[in-house]
Amino acid sequence: MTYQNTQEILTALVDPTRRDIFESLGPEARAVSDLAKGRPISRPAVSQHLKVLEDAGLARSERRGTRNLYAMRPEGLAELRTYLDRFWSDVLASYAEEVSKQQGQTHDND
Amino acid sequence: MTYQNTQEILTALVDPTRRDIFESLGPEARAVSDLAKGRPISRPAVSQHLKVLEDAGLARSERRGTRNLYAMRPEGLAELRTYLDRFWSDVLASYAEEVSKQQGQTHDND
DNA sequence: ACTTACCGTAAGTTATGACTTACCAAAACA
DNA sequence: TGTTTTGGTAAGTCATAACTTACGGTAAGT
Repeated sequence: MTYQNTQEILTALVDPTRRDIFESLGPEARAVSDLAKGRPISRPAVSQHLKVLEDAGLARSERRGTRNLYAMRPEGLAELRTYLDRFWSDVLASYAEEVSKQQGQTHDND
Repeated sequence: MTYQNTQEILTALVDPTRRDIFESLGPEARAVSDLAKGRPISRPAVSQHLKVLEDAGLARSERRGTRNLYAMRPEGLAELRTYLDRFWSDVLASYAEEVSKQQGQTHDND
């Protein structure tokens, strides 16, 4: 299981329905039917979304009897956060460098 | 222009090709043809990707003659970062509360 | 003026993923 | 035992989005 893949995390979060399900998860595990209740989609659809979330590392499941309980796994967001931070530091530093380099000048390539 | 929408940012970043284009942008603006060079897709495809990135607030463009120059806009990542941070603080705090509530029990994460 | 370079957009194709219903397996309960 | 509850999976439908080629429009070069 290759946990913590940026592509998988983004794919998991980009769908509004699935993101909503993710947001509705908490530290206490909840059953699939419970999570499906009150939603405009079927229980199998919710089940499919939960599988995607789990594969992405954003949720974990524990079976209790016939029930399958899902909980949020916020640590799963770590890699995406790191990905974003890379640009914050990288590019903002690069920006500062560029600005000081370009002071009073215009340059173009070709 | 409704800048800074989480859905748009996620949509913009989830496509690997578009994310790669985003990552190839820097503080110095580059022309579309230049960005398309060396990629396995056509120039119009790159142009379409850049439009999505710009609409999401992740890139900015400036015209110079017939050329359209694109640069990264890292500030555009702010809202997504805030979105993620919400879960870090929210849920981790909630976790701490749960943990202290469940003290004396066995917990097995990771 | 003609030609070239650069780029956005329209239209059409195709792959993918988000749903549905139907089905099956396993555990709880009578 | 039979029945109910719970939930994963298979199969099929449908919408969308990532590409392609074709085209038009504008600025620069000759």
